[in-house]
Amino acid sequence: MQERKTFYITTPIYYPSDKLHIGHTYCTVATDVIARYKRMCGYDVMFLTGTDEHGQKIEEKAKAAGVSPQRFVDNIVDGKDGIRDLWKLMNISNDRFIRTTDDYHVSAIQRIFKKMYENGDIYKGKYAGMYCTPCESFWTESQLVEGKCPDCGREVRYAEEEAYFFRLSKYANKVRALLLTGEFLEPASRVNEMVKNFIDPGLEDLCVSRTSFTWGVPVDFDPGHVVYVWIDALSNYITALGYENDRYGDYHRYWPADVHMVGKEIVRFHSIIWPAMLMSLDEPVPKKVFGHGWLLLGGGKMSKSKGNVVDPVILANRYGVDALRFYLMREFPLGTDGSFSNELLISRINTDLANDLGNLLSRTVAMVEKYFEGTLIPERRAEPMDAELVALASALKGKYEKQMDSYNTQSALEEIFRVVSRANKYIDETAPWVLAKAIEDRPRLASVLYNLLEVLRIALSLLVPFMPESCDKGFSQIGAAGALGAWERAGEWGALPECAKVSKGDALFPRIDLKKELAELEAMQAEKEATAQACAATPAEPAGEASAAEEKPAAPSYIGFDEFEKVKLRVAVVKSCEFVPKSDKLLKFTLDTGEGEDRVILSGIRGWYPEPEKLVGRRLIACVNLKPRKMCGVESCGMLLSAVTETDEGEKLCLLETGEGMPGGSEVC
RNA sequence: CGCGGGGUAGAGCAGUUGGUAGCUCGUCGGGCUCAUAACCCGGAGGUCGUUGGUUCAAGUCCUUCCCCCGCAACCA
Repeated sequence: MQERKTFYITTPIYYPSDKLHIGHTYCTVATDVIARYKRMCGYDVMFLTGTDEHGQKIEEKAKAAGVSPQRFVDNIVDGKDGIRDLWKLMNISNDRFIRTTDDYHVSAIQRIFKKMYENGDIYKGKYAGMYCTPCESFWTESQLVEGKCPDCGREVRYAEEEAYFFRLSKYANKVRALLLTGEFLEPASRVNEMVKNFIDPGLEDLCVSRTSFTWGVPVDFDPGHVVYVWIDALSNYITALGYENDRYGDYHRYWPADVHMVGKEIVRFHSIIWPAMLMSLDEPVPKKVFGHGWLLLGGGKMSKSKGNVVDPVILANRYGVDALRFYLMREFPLGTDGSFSNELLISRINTDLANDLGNLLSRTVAMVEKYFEGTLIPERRAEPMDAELVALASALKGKYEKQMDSYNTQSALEEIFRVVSRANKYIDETAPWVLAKAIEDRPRLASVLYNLLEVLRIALSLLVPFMPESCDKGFSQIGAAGALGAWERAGEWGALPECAKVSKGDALFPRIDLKKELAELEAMQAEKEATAQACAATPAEPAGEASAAEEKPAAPSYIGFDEFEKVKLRVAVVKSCEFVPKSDKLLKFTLDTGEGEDRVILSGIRGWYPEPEKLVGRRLIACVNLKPRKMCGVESCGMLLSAVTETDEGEKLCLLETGEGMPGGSEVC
């Protein structure tokens, strides 16, 4: 037992400020698939996931929701339809779940912080900048609006604040060397990105404490400071094994981690900051960081404001957890971005799972029942045409392992389905329904059906990490429940008994009506977008967006005349218009709005007006009492009105304007 | 010249060390009837973004330019 090789794999710990979406699910499912695969291979696997629960954003959200931060995160993590429920639903086989608010983690972080302080890698320094006292915020020069606080518009003053810093710079060369080994960070394309973007320009020491909020691990030797996210969150990978705490005791068994699965947006933290921290603690660095890509939606990032966040719960309930897991792993390579779409999801389920695999199982089992009353006879007659199928299936496990060992789930599945497909063809070639007609062909018929059952057994064995439940159902249909469905026998042809016994069950993956489903999903989506827009349009409290949206079905809402009157619209004559340097979207308008002084308004419409000088003299409509805001270092005082619509070629936009003769400053009402 | 990724059949993608350009869906035609109107075979469809080069041989290596998409301040 003690000689079993260990395998430690982790997901990131997710930030529970909102419900998780399909992107988080993607990462966690991928990690789960690898973990299950490694367990099958005989490894002693430790699979960790969890939540990163501290920080200002959670503190604010909790305040807005009127609950304590702890209560707030408890609800998102442990509450109904919370994160634990989501992972349970998705059949995630994590061995541990860490929350950064767990007391053992908190005290371990304090010890880690102190350790790094005592060895000189954390030092007390000064964080300097312009400070707004009422807002308790530091701002950089470029963030200031006319030298004043961008939030409240009040005066700011130069201030210094004590903060702790980590000597990240000290480890720059060691981290660079680590990255360049080529083994540490995958896919390899990310290595260059890290080295060129962050290490080559020079690593600065990292600010690792805050005094601007309190929802965090307190620095125990300096009240008022809390540990900032880096040390708190990244250390979870070792505290969850018992590092600097006695809740667990298998740090030496599992560390260093075999792989941290992370999204590409946090590769930087995991491949630069985290190894540097470990070097400082004089602990080994993880063997690998794997940065997976994103699921894109309609070519763009998913975003809550667009209301286009895909909800994994809806999809899993509608099409089955296994089908969703399968799709996520089959459709795109792990390392690159992929486009998510409902249409792809459904057609992938239909073609691979229903038509190819499910149907192969169904027709094979049906024939064994029909021609042999469910139990094969021992007589056999092999023929040369069997050889190709048998060879493919026998070699499958090896090809599959090769892909899985390099985290290439897409290709691993492709290999399996190549064999499944070959089996369907084999049925055509052998035409069992013809063999069934002649009594002397019964041994041949038994051979054919046995071969098909064996292919199914092998394919299902290899699919277990992806679709654990469906494979179990499949095994029982082909009479391979228990040890016969075991991984060890997946590389072995002929494991099923001669007189294999089947029992037909329900269709493993029912076919989905694509058109009907798409229509229904679109209707649901449209509803969501409507509520998202309603939310965005109401500049109300940021509190509980999600729940508020659900409670308020898009009722027609009126505003009073007094409210309308608050918006001051005026004719604005364009005196000049130019590009804003360093921005590919903004145009800078200098306008006459009848106030004697020129008014400057920025507008992100360069895409539609590539020749700004042609706009000079036009009489546009501007809102002149919008709160000024600085963009790209230029202050914008107001907003120009445009008409916008979606077309097949993308968004179409046109500035509003009046006819000749209306002077700048004319009221618009 | 901020950094990086990418442009391959109507759509979505694969093409590892240079050696006949492939897969899935769609489309057109055919076959089969065991099966979840599923399965099997065949056809059509690509100057592999562009320019020049290295080579017996380039989607693959070097070079010019164009376009898309991310990343830090930018859609009021």
